[in-house]
This record gives sequence, C-alpha cells and structure tokens, in this order.
Amino acid sequence: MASSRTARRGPTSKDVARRAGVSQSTVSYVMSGKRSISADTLRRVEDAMAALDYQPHVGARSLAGSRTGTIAVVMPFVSAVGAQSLMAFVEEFVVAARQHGSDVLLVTAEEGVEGLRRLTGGSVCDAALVMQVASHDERAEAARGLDFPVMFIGVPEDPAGLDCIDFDFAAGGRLLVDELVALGNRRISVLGWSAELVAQGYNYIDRFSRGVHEAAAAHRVPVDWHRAPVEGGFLETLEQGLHRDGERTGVVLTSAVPAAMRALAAQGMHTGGDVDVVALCTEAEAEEQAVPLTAVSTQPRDVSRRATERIFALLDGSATPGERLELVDAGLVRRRSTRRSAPGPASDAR
Amino acid sequence: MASSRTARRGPTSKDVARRAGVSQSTVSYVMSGKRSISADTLRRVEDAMAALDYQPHVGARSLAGSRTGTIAVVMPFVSAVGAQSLMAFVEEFVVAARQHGSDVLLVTAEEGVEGLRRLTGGSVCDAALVMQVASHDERAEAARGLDFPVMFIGVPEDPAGLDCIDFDFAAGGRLLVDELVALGNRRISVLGWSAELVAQGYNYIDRFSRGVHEAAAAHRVPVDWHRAPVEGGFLETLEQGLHRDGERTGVVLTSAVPAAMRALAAQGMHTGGDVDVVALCTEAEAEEQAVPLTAVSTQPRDVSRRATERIFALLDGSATPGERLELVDAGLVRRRSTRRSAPGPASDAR
DNA sequence: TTGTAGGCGTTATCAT
DNA sequence: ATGATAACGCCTACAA
Repeated sequence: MASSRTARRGPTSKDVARRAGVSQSTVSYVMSGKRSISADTLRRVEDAMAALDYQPHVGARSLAGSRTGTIAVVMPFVSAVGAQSLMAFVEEFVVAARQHGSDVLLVTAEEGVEGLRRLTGGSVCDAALVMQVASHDERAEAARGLDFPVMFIGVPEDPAGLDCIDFDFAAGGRLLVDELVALGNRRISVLGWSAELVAQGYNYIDRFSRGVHEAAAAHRVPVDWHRAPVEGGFLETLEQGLHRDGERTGVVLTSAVPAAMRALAAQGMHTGGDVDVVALCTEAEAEEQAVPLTAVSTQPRDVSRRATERIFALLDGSATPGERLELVDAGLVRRRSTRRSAPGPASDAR
Repeated sequence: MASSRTARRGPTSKDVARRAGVSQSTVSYVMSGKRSISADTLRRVEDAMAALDYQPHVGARSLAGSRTGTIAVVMPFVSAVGAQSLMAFVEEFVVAARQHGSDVLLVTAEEGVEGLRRLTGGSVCDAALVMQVASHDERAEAARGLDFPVMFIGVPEDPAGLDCIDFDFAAGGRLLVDELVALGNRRISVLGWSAELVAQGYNYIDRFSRGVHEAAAAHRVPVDWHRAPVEGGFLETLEQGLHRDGERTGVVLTSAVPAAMRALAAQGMHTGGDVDVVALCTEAEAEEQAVPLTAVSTQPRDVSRRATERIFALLDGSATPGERLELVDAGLVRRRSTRRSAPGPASDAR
C-alpha cells in the first residue's frame, strides 16, 4: 500500500490551539505577532507548538495571506558565467534569503520569458531574481512596468523602470588598463571572450570593453582586442614578443586564462617580468595560476548581498521599485603577474 | 501607496468556469485529467484559460490536494565538491524536475538536520534530495524510516533503509590504477584530498581510496598516498624522479590538479612520456590542462538524471523506498597524459 | 458527461 | 487580550 496516496499532514494550528486551551486565531496571532498576547497565553501556545512539533502549512499560508515566503532565482546557462562565481552567488543568496524567512526557488534560464511569466503570476513567489540579462532580453520587457518585484543581475540596454544591479565591469576594464599603463606599458593586448559568448549578447562584455577603450583612449594607448580561444591574432602578438616599435605591451585576460598563461610561458615570457599580465577573473582563478594574477574580480558574493538587500527592501516597501541601477565597485588586487612598480619615465627602447 | 500591500491575485478557476459556462469543478478536472470531458467543454475551458491567462494558485493546490509540486534540493557547501560539477548536477536536476511538473527549492547544507526536518514536515515539498552525505550524517538518521521520500547523493556508513545514489568512486579508483599498471607502472603515487576535506568525513574519499588500494593490492603494486596541497611527500616523490628501484611510478591526481601539473612540469617531466598521469576530475578540468589528462570523471549529469528518475518513481509509487543503493558507472577517458599503449613485458631498468 | 458542496489550514475582520 | 467566522482557490467525493 503506497503510503504516498494521502499527504502526510502534521498537526495544525487547531491542534495547537486545543492543546493550549485557546482559540485557533490566537495561535495565528502568536505566530504573526500582529497583536499583543498575555505572557501566560504566549507561553502555553509556544509550549503546545513545541510539544506537537508544529509547522505551519505553507500552502495554506500563501492562500490566506499575501506572501508565499518564496523568492525565485532564475539562473543563467552555466556556460555564460562560470560555475565558480555562479555558485558563490547562489549560495550567498540562499543563506541570506533564509535569514529573511524566505525560501528560494531555483529556475533555469531555459524557461525563458514564459517561465518568468509563470513566476510573476503571483502565486509562486514574492519576487524574482533574474541573473545574466542580455542587452536585449525579452524578460526585461516582460518585467518592465509589471506590478511585481523583479531584480536583474546585469544591465539591459534600456534599464528604465527596472531594478538592476551588477558588478561595475566598465570600472573593472578601466582599472586594469590604468594599471598596465601606470607600469609603463604603451600598448594593450586584450584576450576577450569567445565569439559564441559575444553572440549571446550578455552586455557585461560591452561594458567591460567600453571601460578598456575609454581608459586606453584617455592614456592615448592603442588596444588590440582578440578573441578566445587562444590562437590567431593573440598568438601572433605573443610571437612578436608583444613588442612593437619597441614599446611594452601589457596583456589583459578575460577568458581562457589557463590557456593564455600557458601560451605566454611557451613563448618563454616571464610574466611579471618581461610582460605585465592582468585579468578579469575570480580570486580563485587568479591565485591558482603558476604566476598569480593581478586581477579585478567580479565579487559574486558582494553582488549577491546587495541584491538581497534590495529585494527585501522592495518587499517590505522600504524601497521603491524601478529607476534604480546599482553598480558594485570594482577593485584590483596586485599579484605577481605585474611588476611591483612603474619604471622611470620613458625609459624604454631596449 | 505601496501596491505590495495586497497580493496581486490573478484570475481563479472560478473565473475560468464562469467564462466557459461550466462549473468550477469541471475546470479542475480539465486540469487534472481525472475524468473524461466532452470535446466541446474541453475546448471552451481551454479557451477561457488562455483568454484569461489563467494560472492555478500553487498554495491553494497544495492545500486542497496532496502534493506541493515542489522538490527540495539540499546543496553541499561549495568547497566540498567543486562548483563545476555541483552546477552541472543542479542544472540538470532542475530542468528534469520541471519536465515532471515540479519546481525546485534550493536549500543549503548550512541548515543541517533542522533544515531537513522542516522540509520533511509535509507542507514544503513532496520530496527532498540531499547532496553530499557524510559517512556519519545526522540527516541520514533523521531520514531513516521517515515516511517521506528523501534521496541522498553519497553513501553514509549505514545506508540501510535509505535511498542513496552516487558515482562509483571505488570503481573509479580501480580503473585509474588498472590503467597505470597496464601501462607498466610498478608503483602508484596518489595526490589525495586535503586534510580539511578528509576531516569532513565525506565518504567518497574513503570509497575512492579503497578502490585504489584494492586494485593496487590485486596487482601487487605499492601505493604512496599524499595529501593536497602539492608539497611535502608528493613533491619529494617527484624530486626523486618518481623512480625508485628503477621502477616506473604512475601518478593519480584527485585534487589540486593545476598545481600538480605545474609541479610535474617544473621537474622537467614529460607527462605522457616520462610519467603517466591519470586523474579523478571533471571532463573540463581534464581537457583544460597543458597535457590533457587521462581521467575518470564523476559524471554529475548522469548521477543527476538517475536521481531524478528514482525520485519521481518514488513519488508516483512505481518504486519502493529504502533498501536501494545505486552506483553510477565509472568510465575512463584516455588522453595525452598517458602513453598510448603498454610497453613490452618487464622491459624497464634504465 | 457534468454540477454541488464540503473541506484543506491560514489570515484577518468583526466582535466582545 | 481573546474568540468566532468569513474568505482564500482548489480538489474530490457524492449526486444526477
């Protein structure tokens, strides 16, 4: 006999009430704290709850009340971000959500707009967090002006009326270039993302690129932008010893980091000596290389924390939805892949 | 005025019924398919649902019915597994769950037994999937003999009465050793997990180790077991050129793979030539190395699929709970880190 | 094949 | 400070 035929239901608030010798509604109020309870009743109700190991029925709650106690997280395709930072983000978010009394529903990007509609229908969750928005994302349109809190990680082309938060990729790009230039490099060679990834339209790529080019322009330094994988143009640059016209070329890595590092080594280049290499990657990745990388990291945990705050602020009404684009500060950590200090002014030409 | 004061509720089945000119229960039956409906009514109801963009209220459903439509996944601490495989597992599971009509609630290991109790209370989810059980895990005890489907990824010391599934780490260990021996290695040097990880009591470590030692014993080949990080004993072995008594030593990597590969290179060893190196790692990691690794991969997606099947089989009663320990086959993929074929018999001594 | 009605466990509005 | 009691939206016997 399948015992799963009937739902195994535990004690209800009615049972608690009976045992405590109070009315059911009192039990409810004890839980919500929405009206004052005499010390005595309070104790008796709490005892009864403990004795019966009472757990409120979440379905009944969301039916009668106005919240589901759930927040949905729409995760991106793993390929789009890197498992490392994704997991860090999610882990952080789930823990924080529970501290706020909410559970987390995990949904995949695969479900698309339709999936988001389902979530914003009202009975599934109180809010949704959508990771990795693309520049032109149907989901952003679906959420715009919707009377339902949806937070985006990433920045769509037109963020008007949306709640967005993301790492400041532009600042990251600027920081990296500034650093290379400060070390005396007069050219920048970037190993950017693969064509496939670019095609997805994730706009952090554009923003990072913009940051790089802005900084480079400000310093009047040319930029060679290559694409992963490590081959073609990027390799040629390496083969030329990274020096053109006798000017030092600094390297910026954004993907295929291990492969790139190997390619550098294969050219017999002493990273941190002959060449300055910087990267946009996770802390772990930066430190795991043979020569630890001076890098800007995307701080998934910070972004997650900020997103959590925002989302719960929206839920309890202490923040107004839309019109808010928040960027998480970029920071550069120096490691051995760059020289310690800038050389004397204009002392190149070897 | 905070619009979030009242829950934005969409159309109900009653609205659909009215519009379709049928009773509410008919709408319900159309959804559940639990009784035959005339073609005509069916069409009208479906039209009405579409027109109103109707979405059943999940809370009401779980209150009135016997299922919540949710499955909880208790994920491990990210440090314990590696983000890569964790994400693969989760992604796969979420997609599969949705195809079965269930949503996935994500919970962290941080919540411990108490968290599991909350989940098995009855009103939160229909089943729970607990990843990364330790050999002696309170959660396993809490689940044993509980009238609620809980599946474990991993194998506790005493799996009696529990539903467990995991990658066959013992077989993995055996495969790797067999391969090295087949290639003529007469000693095995293993770079095992860090002391911290071992201390957690995740028993896949024991099982792998057992597999390695069993196979080694069968081949009468000695095993040196070292611990990550790459230093101490492992490094010494490398410095001795891996050869003792003129016998070839094969290397098994289970963690700190990049560092280990670098250490090998630093010794001037030609992986796949001078030394045969095999690993237990993800496909991605195996392929990302300078010399791609012959490896056994833990197939998180396979494990996930199998877990999904089992869990839904338990839910629809087509499988009986407990008494079932399932292992997912290990397979070895040969890459360049090992020589192509075994040398002639006993042709060593350089 | 379809309709009627009771109940699932809470929340929240009336009263008292 | 506390009790009744009407929703909440759906499921499912029971009737017809």
